[in-house]
Amino acid sequence: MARVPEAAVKRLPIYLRVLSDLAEEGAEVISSAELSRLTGLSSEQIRKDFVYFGVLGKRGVGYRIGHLCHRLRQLLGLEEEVRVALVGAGNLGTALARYNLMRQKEVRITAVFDRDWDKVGKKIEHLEILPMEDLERVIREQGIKMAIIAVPPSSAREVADALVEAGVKAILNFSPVKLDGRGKAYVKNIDLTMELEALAFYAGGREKG
Amino acid sequence: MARVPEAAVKRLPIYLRVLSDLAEEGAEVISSAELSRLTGLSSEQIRKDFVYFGVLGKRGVGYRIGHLCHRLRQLLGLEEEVRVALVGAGNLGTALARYNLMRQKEVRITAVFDRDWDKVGKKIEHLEILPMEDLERVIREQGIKMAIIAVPPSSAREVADALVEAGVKAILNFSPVKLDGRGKAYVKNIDLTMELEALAFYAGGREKG
DNA sequence: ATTTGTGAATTACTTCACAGCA
DNA sequence: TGCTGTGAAGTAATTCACAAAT
Repeated sequence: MARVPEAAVKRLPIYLRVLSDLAEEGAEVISSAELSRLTGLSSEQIRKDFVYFGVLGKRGVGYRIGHLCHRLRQLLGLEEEVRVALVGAGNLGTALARYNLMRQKEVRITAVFDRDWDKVGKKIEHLEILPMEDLERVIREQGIKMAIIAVPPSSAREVADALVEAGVKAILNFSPVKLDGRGKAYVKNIDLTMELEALAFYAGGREKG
Repeated sequence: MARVPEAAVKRLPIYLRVLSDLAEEGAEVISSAELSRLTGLSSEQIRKDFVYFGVLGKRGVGYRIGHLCHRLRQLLGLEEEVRVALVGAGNLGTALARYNLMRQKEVRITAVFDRDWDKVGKKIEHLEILPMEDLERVIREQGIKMAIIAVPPSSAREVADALVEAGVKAILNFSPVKLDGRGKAYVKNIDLTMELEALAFYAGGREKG
C-alpha cells in the first residue's frame, strides 16, 4: 500500500457514505461499475483508488462491501470516535457545531472555545463554551487531534499556533486567512467569501457544468 | 485572452483580496515576486494567471494594481452588485446569511427561501424569509444568477432544478448530495461532513503540511 | 539591473485499453 | 464470460529556466 494521493483521500468519504448505505441494506459485494453509477466517478478511478487503499476485489465478482467499509473507516481513523475541537462560537462556529452534532457521530465536536467571556459558560446544545485559557489543557486531556477554526481573521494565526502546540494534527480553517500548519499539521482552508466570489465568475455566463 | 483554467479561477479571489488591500494603502505597482510573498503562490504561477486574465505587466517594473483590481472585478462580474439567493434557513443557512451580510458587499444574499411555513415571514437580519412558492418569481424579478443551497439532502435535487429553471447559472451546494447543473449551470458542492472526514485521514498521523 | 512572458520539463491526476484471473 | 488490476497514453496544472523588454 503506497502513498495515497490527495485526490484519492478526498474521495474516501464519498465511498464510505455510499458503501455504508449499501451495507445497511444488506448488500455483500459490489462491482466498480455499479459503484461508478452510484458515485458518479469512473470505474477505473475507483479500482485505482481501492488499490491505493490496499483493498483488492475478486475478478469476475467485485469487492466485498463489509471489508471495504472496514478498511475505509480504518484509514480515516473512524474505528474509535474522532474528537474535534471548535474554536470560535460566533454565527458560523455555532452553526457548524449544531450541524455537526446533529448529523455526525464518528467525527464529533467535543470541545468549544471562545475568547469572548460573555459567551464562555453558555451552551451549544449540550456543550459548554470554554475560555481560551483551557484550550491546551482540554485538548491534551481529550487527546484531540482535529480542530475547526471559526474566529475572525485577526486571531486565526495565533489560534492555529496554539492548536498545533497542543498537539492538533489536522485543522479545518474557515477564517479568511490562508493558514499553514508550520510543517506540524495539515491545514485545509475553506474561505466561504472566496468560494462565493469564485462562483461569481461562472455566474457571469462564461462556462457551464 | 484564452480560456481561463479552473485552477486559476479559484485563485482569482485570492488576488483580488490582496490587491484590494494594497490599493487602499495607496500602492500603485507590484511585482509578481512581491505578490508571491503576500499570497504564498509562486511568482511564475502568478504571471501565468495574469496572462490568462488578460493582464500584462511592465518588464523591470511590475503590474499596475488599479488596473489589475479593475480587471479581476470585471472577470468576477463584481462591477455591479451580485445578488445571491439562499434556499434553506436552518442553522447552516442562517449562519451563512449572517456571515455573508456582515462581511461581503459585492456578492450579497438578497433573498432567502424556506419550505417551512413556521420560518416564512421571520427575518434574518433585515431579510424576510420567503416561501418556496415565491422562488421563481423573485429570482426572475431580481435577475439573480447565483444561489446557495442549504437544505436537507432529500430536497436538494428538486431545489437545484427549480433554481436552474428560474435562470440561476451558478450554485454553491452545502447539502450532502452531489448535484450537477444539468449542463445549464455550474455547481460547486461543499460537503462539510465529508470535509471533516477527509481531514480525519490526515489527523491519523500519515501526512503533514 | 530588474522583472516580465513563455517554451520546455516536470509532476499530478485521469482515462484508455487490455491482459489475467475466477 | 465478467470484472479486476495495471501499464501506457492522455490531460491538466505547476515549476523551471531563460530570452526579451524597459
